[in-house]
Parts: sequence; C-alpha cells; structure tokens
Amino acid sequence: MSLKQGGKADIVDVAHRAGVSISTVSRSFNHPNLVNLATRKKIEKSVKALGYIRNRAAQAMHGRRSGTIGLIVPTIDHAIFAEVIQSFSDAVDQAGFTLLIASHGFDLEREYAVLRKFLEHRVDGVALIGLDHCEPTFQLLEQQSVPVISIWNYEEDSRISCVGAANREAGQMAAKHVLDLGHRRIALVFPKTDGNDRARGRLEGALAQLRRQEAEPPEAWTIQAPYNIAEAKEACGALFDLPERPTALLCGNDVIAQGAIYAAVQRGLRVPEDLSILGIGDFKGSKEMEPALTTIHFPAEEIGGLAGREMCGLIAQSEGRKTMGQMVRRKCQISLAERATCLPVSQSRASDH
Amino acid sequence: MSLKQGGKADIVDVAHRAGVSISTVSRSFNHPNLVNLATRKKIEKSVKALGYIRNRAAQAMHGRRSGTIGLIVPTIDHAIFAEVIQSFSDAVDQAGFTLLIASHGFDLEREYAVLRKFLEHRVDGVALIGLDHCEPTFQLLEQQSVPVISIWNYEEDSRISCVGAANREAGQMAAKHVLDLGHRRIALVFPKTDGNDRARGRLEGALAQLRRQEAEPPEAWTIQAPYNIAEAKEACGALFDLPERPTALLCGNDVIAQGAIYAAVQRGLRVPEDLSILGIGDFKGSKEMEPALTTIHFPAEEIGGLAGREMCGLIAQSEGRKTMGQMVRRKCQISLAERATCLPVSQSRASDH
DNA sequence: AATAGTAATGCAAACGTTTTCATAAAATTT
DNA sequence: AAATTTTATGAAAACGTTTGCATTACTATT
Repeated sequence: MSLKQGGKADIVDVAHRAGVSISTVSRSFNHPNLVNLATRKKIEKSVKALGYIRNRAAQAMHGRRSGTIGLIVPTIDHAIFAEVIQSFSDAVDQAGFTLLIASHGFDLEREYAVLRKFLEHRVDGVALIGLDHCEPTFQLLEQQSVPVISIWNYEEDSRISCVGAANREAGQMAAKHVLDLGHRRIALVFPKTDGNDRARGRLEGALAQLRRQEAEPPEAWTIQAPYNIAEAKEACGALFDLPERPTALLCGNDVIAQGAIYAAVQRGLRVPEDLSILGIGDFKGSKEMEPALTTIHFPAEEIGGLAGREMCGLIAQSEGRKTMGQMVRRKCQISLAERATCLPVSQSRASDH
Repeated sequence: MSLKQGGKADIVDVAHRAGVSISTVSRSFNHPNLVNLATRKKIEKSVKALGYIRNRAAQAMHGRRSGTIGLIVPTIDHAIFAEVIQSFSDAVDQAGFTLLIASHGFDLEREYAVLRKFLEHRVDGVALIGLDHCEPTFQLLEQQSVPVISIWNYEEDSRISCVGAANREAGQMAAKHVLDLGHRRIALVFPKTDGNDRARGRLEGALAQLRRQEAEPPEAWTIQAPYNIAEAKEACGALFDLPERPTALLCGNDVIAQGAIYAAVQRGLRVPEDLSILGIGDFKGSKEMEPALTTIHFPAEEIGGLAGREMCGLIAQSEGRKTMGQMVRRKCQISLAERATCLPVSQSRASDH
C-alpha cells in the first residue's frame, strides 16, 4: 500500500488503494463504459496518487497490439527523408501509435536485421522506404504476415503495399522539360542506383526520354554523386571543367542540384544563362533559393501523411484475423515546378569556346 | 507441433520441436554458455525451422530492460535535429537498443504527453532536446527515476544530465566576431525563445556582448523568424527594406542565415560587400555555399553520438538498482568558422544612401 | 410478486517469457 | 569406490496485464 517510493506502482497497488479488484481497474482503462462512474473516479484518484503508469509490454502479451509502428529508412539525415518521416510520424501519432525508427545507411542487409529487431518488439506494422529490398526481408514479412507499407515509390505491380510517386515519370518529366526548352547537350548527375529504386527509376526515366529524342548524353556526362551537397558540388565541378560543357544539367534530386549551382557559381558560370539546372524533389527551401530552383515537385508531406494513415488502416483491418490484409497502392501526383534555373536554349548565352 | 502456419511460433513450440524444455530454450538465448553445445544447435535448428522470433514484450515483463530508448525532439524535419538524431540513433543502435522517436512541435505540454507514452512502453532511458521543460515533465522523470539525458545545450547547473554546447557562448562568440570586424550597425534575427533554451541562450549571449561594447541594436533591428528558409527570407527582406540598413546580420542559425542571403541577393545586395552575415550551427552544406557561410561551428554529430553513448552508460549503471544514477554533464566545444560571408567594415562598400 | 433482463464487479486462467530451485548425470577428487 | 563438485536440464513460480465466466444486486416487465 505504501508502494509509491520506487515509482513502481502496480495495477494491483492501484486496485488495493481504490478498494476494487484488478479486473475493474483494467476495465476502467480499456472499457470505461463497463464500469460505474463513481468507481472510475476512485480508480483515477488512486492512479494519480500512486503515479501509476500502465505497462504496454504486459498488454502486448495478450495478443493485443503493442501500439507501435516501425519505420526503417536509409538515413534520417536527408532533407528528403526528414520531411517524410515527420509527416508519417504525425499521422501515426495521431492514431495513438508510437514510432520506432531505425536507419540502415542504404545497406539492405542491415535493413533485414533491423526488421527482425522490430519484429521482436512486436510492432503492429512496418514501413519501409522504396521497393528495393532483399529476398529475406520480403520472406520474413510474408511469413510473419505483418502489415507493411512502402513509402516514396509507386509501382503498379509492387510486391508490397506502397504509397508514393512514380519516379520513372519524374525522370522522364525532367528530361522532357529540358528537351522542350531546346537543349540537346544534356548531362546527368545521379546517385548510385543499386538498392535504390527511387534513383534508378528517375535515371531510367530520364535516359529513356533522352534516347527517344536522340539526345543521349555521352558517358562523360553521366556522372555519379551521392545525395549530399559537398560531394555533389565537387562532382559537378569536375564535370564543368571538362572541355565540352553541357547546356543543361539533370540532377537526381534537389540537393545535388544545389551542389551543382554552387559549383557553377564557383566557376563564374551563370545559372541559368550559361547553364540550365533541373532538380527533382522540390525540397523545402528550393523555391526560396536565388535563383529559385526549377524542379519536379514531389508531395513529400502528402506521401508521408498518406502512408501513415494507410498503415494504420492496414493494421486496423488485420485485426479481423485470418485474412492476410489487402494490398494498397496509392500514387501521388508529381508536377513540374518551373522556376528560375532553366532557360530555353535560344535565350542562353552561346557559351562555346 | 505444426504451428508454423501462422508464423506465430512460440518458445514452447521451439522447445517441443527440439525435444527440450522451455527453460533450456530460454537459457540458450540469454546464457548460451550454460547450455550444451549440441542442445544449442538443436534449438537453433528448431528456431530456424519454425521461423521463431523472440518476444521482447514478454521479456520486458520480467523487470528486464525493454531494450528501447525514447527520443523526444521538437521536430524531426530540421537540418539541426536530423543530424543529431542520426548520430544519436547510430550510437544507441550500436549498443543494441531500439529507438522510439516522437516530436512535439515545440509544445512542451505535448512533450509531457509523449514522455508518458514512452514510459508506458517502459523505455530504458529518455533523451530530450534542450533543458527547457515543463515542471510535470521533470517531476515525472524524477518520480519514475528513469535515466534521462538532455541533448544540445550545456548548462553547468542543469537539472538533468546534459550533453551539448554552451549556446550563450555561441551567441557571444558570434557578436564578438562582427564587432571585431568593426561593425557597429548590427541586426539580429532569431526565432521565438520561449520554451527554446538554445535560441534564448544564443540571443542573450549575443545581446550581452553587444551591450558590453555599446552596440545594442535598435528595436527594429531585432526581428523574429522561425527556423525555416521561407519565413526567414521574408523577415530579412522586410528588414533590408527599412530606410536604415545594418552592415552586419547575426542569425539564430544557419537556416535563417541562408534565408537572409537569399533575401539579400534578391534585392541586389552583395554579401559580404554590402552586408556581412553570420550564422550559428554550421549545418551540412554551409561550408559549400557560395559564398561560404561564416558561422559558429557546432559539432552536431559529436554531440549526438556522445549523448547516445552517455545514455547507454546511464542505463547500464542504473542496472545497479537503488542508486538514482549519477548526473552527467558534457560540454562540447564550439568554434568560429571564418568563411566568406563576413568582411571587416573597412573593406565593405560604404552603402549609405 | 415473480421473472427476466441489465449493470457492475470479482475470480482465475491465460499471455510468453525468465529465473530460482531442485535434480540427475557426469566428471573430479579423495 | 565413495564423496564431492560441476554441468546440463526441467518444473514451476513469477512478471503485470486482459478477459471469459460467474456472481450479485438492481431495474424493468409481466
């Protein structure tokens, strides 16, 4: 009865103090309508006095949900992911879930390990980024039949539920735009594409469009850079120092584009007069840049929020036992955000030398 | 025995199949050295065959640790926090912990609510950002005597353990730098400071230094802007449009500084010739900007990593029962990163008009 | 006034582990 | 060969909840 010291009050302590049975206490939490108002008040008082905090772990043991959702991302520290994580988090929070987050640093084996760990914690659902995952991951997911959703990439024949945009379309849209502006000398800066279906989709989409219009870039103009300003700036700098310079640059995302702009400025190249630059993603701040970045808008917040809500839906319907929940696929619209970093080739400075 | 269908294999299923008792199975996980190698192999095989996954919730019920750490941040979607979250995550991951993350949107009441939720999940430790928290939060923490650490701000008399930098010093250092460069007409752009001890410390430090050297800015030159490029750009734009313009601008962090630069560029002001701009934080990409941003370097990665390790240490020592673990305080060094956005006033263009 | 229905509560059996204690078998000592 | 220690295992009691079933006391219904 004097159990308050340790801060470790128990449901039985609460029951004792309130002069009721533990069943009643439990019920007053889970099915309040089944217990008398007066009793409920007594219990509430006892809870306060004892500083009692429910033990979800114990709840979870009853086949009840753990109330947690696991989110596995390549990295948290990327503008791209931070935004989508935030909106996903908000969405599941609102439904009362607690979020477990882990990153795997673009290593799909680690992704599998993290997934196992999450499963040990009996998460009610799992969210992953993209649709590229290793076979053991898929199998584990299926075998455990845990609700799962993929965020960020949309494929109509995806193996798991997904909420995202068509990255291939984005690449194509980007390429089409610079082609429409009359550019023919177009370079590409993309990150590594293995294990990264988003980047791969974009690159393939862009390349396909360029080929279709017979403007495929020479090998030297298809370079790699990770999603980080410093390395992108450096890689693009090297590209600009080549004897032959492109008139337009297609970047794998806005961070790369920003690096590209800095590399250009550094060399006295003017954007967009000397060089048109196109990003993909439309990150926070891209619109405010000077010059404002022309890019393909991805509704990151919408995707994250929608994914969160669909995740909760999937979990809810998996309550209904047996049925290995339905598959859900949601495609979010992307669009060209025409701003200041691209110019028709006719208005560009003739920069041959 | 044929329990594999549901993917819901049990420790008893495993024991059955391996022909041993559940005690042995449990032991083979927790104290492998206590069980015969041959038996262990059998069990391992049985585990594989059944696709068994341990249930941490059940473990946690034995007073054992849950293996989780809760991290509560104002928001995930800020360059500042994303970096520190990532390194904190990596550190605790490495120690085998799983991270629970939630954001409260700079609302300290919500922070309290999130803390309660985490406590229900019986996290082994809690990490918070900064030292500003509401009284119920502190009390709950004390009462539950859960290991807790504050990230990002250092105070020698903090109420809870902390790992971070002295934000007041940062503000002072920033102010001193522009004063040393000869500036006297200095403006300040900071975010709201209530419930945000980091920003408050910086602002107070800067203001104190300016006052000390009798260069306190007029009210119109002390403006507010949240940590986001769009609003910072707008706010700074308004500042620049004032009849009297400062020669130097002290920004609450690098994001604000970036917004300020864009606002300047937009108006044809040249940085640093017409206006010196100083950031605080040294975010990823600040060094690569053109012009490269002069700023106060905060070792975000170091802080996050150190905080993660200290957190694990706190948890480990709290194993030893009774003793309400020691308090830990770690101060990380900040430094001036002199780059290209600040110029001595003598070299600036006389921009009076 | 007897009966049926409803509301509020308690008892005890789960849930999936860990761990203490006891025991059996094997290895070591005398 | 008996006595002792060590190694490997099992039985059963926790851990803190939820919940099905049983019970009691009311409230309507006839």
